[in-house]
Amino acid sequence: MASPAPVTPVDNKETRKHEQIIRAALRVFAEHGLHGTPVPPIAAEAGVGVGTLYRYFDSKETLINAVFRDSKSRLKERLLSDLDLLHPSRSLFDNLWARLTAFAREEPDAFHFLEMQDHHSYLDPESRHQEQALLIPLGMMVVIGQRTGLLNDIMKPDLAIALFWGAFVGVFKAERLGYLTLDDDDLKRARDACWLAIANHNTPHDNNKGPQP
Amino acid sequence: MASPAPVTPVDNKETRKHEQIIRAALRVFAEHGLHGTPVPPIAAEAGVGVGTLYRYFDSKETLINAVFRDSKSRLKERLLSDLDLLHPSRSLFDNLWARLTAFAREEPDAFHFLEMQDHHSYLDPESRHQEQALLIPLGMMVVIGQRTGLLNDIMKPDLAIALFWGAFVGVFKAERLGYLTLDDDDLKRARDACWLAIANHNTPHDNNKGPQP
DNA sequence: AGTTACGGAATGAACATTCATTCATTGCGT
DNA sequence: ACGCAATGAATGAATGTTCATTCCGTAACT
Repeated sequence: MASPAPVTPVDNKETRKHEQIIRAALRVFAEHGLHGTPVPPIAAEAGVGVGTLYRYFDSKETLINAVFRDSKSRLKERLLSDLDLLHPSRSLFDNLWARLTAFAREEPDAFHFLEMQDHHSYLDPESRHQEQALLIPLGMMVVIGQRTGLLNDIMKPDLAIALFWGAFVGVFKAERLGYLTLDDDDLKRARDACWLAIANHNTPHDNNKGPQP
Repeated sequence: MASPAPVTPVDNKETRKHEQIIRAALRVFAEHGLHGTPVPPIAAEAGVGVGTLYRYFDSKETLINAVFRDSKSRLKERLLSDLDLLHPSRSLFDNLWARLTAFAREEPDAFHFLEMQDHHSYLDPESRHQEQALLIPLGMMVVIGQRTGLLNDIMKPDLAIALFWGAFVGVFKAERLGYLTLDDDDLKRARDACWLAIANHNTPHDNNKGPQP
């Protein structure tokens, strides 16, 4: 083999165009919905011809799955990388909230796309597997948090996650639809309210309560 | 005018077919999404011909707005009728939660349809007005609750509503997608957790805490 | 008989996908 | 070094399909 084999991040022209189309598709999907966006506008947004798009993706459905996996893996990466989920604490919760907020703020299209409902009929098994890859670590964290007395263990872990995630999504959805504007303080207050919903209040425990302002 | 003028609930054959089509459309929309459902299947579900459907609704968009208004008004009716929002209390909150739960359980299609994102581009001013008709009373209730010391007043009312509503929707969405099964106890626990998120914890107040089991 | 409601085939527009062609790059014989 | 096939990427007009909407023959009612 004459060429030095690049292991993971192949960066030839093909790969770049592949990603370029995925990014463009994400923008258009986020704006007009899945059924709502024809393929040609995606190609136009990506700056390529329609035929070219079909060179890289077998079908619209394939493209949708690619966009989903791309967004979901970026969310997972930003949420979980370098994070010790096995030792839950209030500061870990704050950290997760901050990361989630950063994702929603810096990649609003991806955040919105992932919360759309209409892709669930398109998703293939691999994409569904990616859902689990994010949910399972979070579930483990909640289980440990409940065992250590940090979190209220009266709710089953999946319920606590659904509650918390739903609240977060609800807040940002309200902002996107114009019912609300959110500054940093609002987000902190929402975070603290969510913590109240899932934390354990029965017995005192030795976790720090975060720095005083 | 020879006919006895019926004031509100006109119940001739026309009105019944009108509602029949709306109900059918709701079922199909809830299953396949707005862009995702062609008009003919709606007519088939309603047991009428396509031409008949267009006799009653000018266009698919008109039909969507009719379905939206119908569902929204039923939600509003079930949530708010005979309820004294001006005197918030823990039991009022529980009452609201129970009504919301009943709606989600008994009219899952309507609940799901109203939470879909893709109708927002279709909605006409009248439909948008209906959104307000539900949100404004809830907002007032929160304002009063904050003034009386029942609710935490650190969050702006709209934020508290978005948080609470998002959590509720998130829980039922998780159930619909199969991530979760909810029994009555789960729902009570979720309700109590939501209450913790928005209630005032600083000073004791004289509201009852509900009956002990 | 006349009027109105109904249904579903017919219509034309919009769509996802294909394909014949153009264009750029590469490899090779000289 | 140069020209010239050959390869493969890129394109957007063309294709067949699906959709929203219309229209007209038939049935029901008055």
